[in-house]
Amino acid sequence: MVRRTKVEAQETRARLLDTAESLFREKGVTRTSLSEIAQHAGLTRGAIYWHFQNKADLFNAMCDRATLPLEALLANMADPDQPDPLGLVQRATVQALSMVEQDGRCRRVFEILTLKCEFVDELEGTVKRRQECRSGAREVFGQALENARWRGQLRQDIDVGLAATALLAFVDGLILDWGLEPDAYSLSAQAGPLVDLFLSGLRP
Amino acid sequence: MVRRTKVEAQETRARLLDTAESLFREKGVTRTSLSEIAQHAGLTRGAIYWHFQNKADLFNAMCDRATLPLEALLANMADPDQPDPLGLVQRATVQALSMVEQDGRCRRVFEILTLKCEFVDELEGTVKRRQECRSGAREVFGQALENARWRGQLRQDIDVGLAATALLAFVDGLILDWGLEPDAYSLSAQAGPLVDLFLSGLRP
DNA sequence: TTATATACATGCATAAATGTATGTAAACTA
DNA sequence: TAGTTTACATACATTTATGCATGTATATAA
Repeated sequence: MVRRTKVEAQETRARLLDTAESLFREKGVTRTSLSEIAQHAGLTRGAIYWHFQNKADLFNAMCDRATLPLEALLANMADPDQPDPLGLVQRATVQALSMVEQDGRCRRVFEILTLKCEFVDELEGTVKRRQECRSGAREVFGQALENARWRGQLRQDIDVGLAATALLAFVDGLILDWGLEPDAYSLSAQAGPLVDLFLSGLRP
Repeated sequence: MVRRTKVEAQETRARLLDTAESLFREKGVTRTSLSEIAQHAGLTRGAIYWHFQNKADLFNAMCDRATLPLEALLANMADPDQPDPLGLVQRATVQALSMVEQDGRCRRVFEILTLKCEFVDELEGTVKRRQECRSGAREVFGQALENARWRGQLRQDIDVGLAATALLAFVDGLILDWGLEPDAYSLSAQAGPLVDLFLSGLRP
């Protein structure tokens, strides 16, 4: 009916993103139409097309609001060249895993990315973001493990690159599996023991 | 134009499934129309609707043709009560991982399930199949590890349930990560060292 | 205070996919 | 060999989402 103030417009935008996040998670991205999103947000498609170019743009904006697990991990491992690299790996990994359970937005968006959307060309931005995330995590893991080996925290027979691949797969698998049945156990509670179990296999 | 013999009809059906598999992988399930599938198969939608009820039915049939990695693992671990349980786990896991790379159909269908489709109600059959797969794998891992512990193959301080969760996550993560960048390394070549690295952390 | 840009709502045109009904020629059957 | 069923092809009706064009009332700026 009326034009809103700039602050109200930002609220409208946020409400659209919230609604999209919720509906995408319930019904999948493709099976959720822009009309549905607008309707559930108490608006019309006009509002969506004002704030976003199209559905893909809305989708990417929704993803951009969330910190992905591996991004949090990367942030936590800013400096892999410290005296206790394995401890750093442990803390950073556990914190990233805990975030998956505790940060609702991360959890929902990650669930959408994992189960409720198709990785096609149109979503290029988000796809690239995840790829870079992953390669970044592998690299930082590699550096930390290299440093750990240098400092005698690692068994000498361990191939650092292999261990980095394994560690990343372990983290990815934990996030994936827990996301598939989040009620089976508390990830933030079990993250510590789980990561310790893995890392204990690397120590001398 | 003409009616085919029963054998030809089965070939038609297989060709439709092959084409669907290929197109789903290229463009995602939703963005592939039945017309496209029929056209690429040199047929019309009439053929599809003769052999399948609808798109979901075609999708499920396509999935049914493939052995999923965890299913292969389950088959390999038929009897977890044997003298060398950790060895069994090692061999079964490595073989399942190798299959992911070497069995083209498994690889393609798994890629579709992981990246190119949305897990919504309509695909109930396949969704359930994967869930049962996963819980079955966790259970068999648990039994094998229990047996391993009984036989002194495991460190006594290890929580068997936790280790089973970790092992399953590790396997899932390896499959997922390799699927995301299959050209980074050969999974069948690295599976042995990777699994050994993990299992070495469980041994006394 | 007026003009303009903003923040949407409304309406329409288009396209594309689906489901179904019907057509048809050959394979199979009695 | 005639009738029936099969294995599709063709045609149509319906739905539905999208993109854009346009309308409009108000916030904002000058």
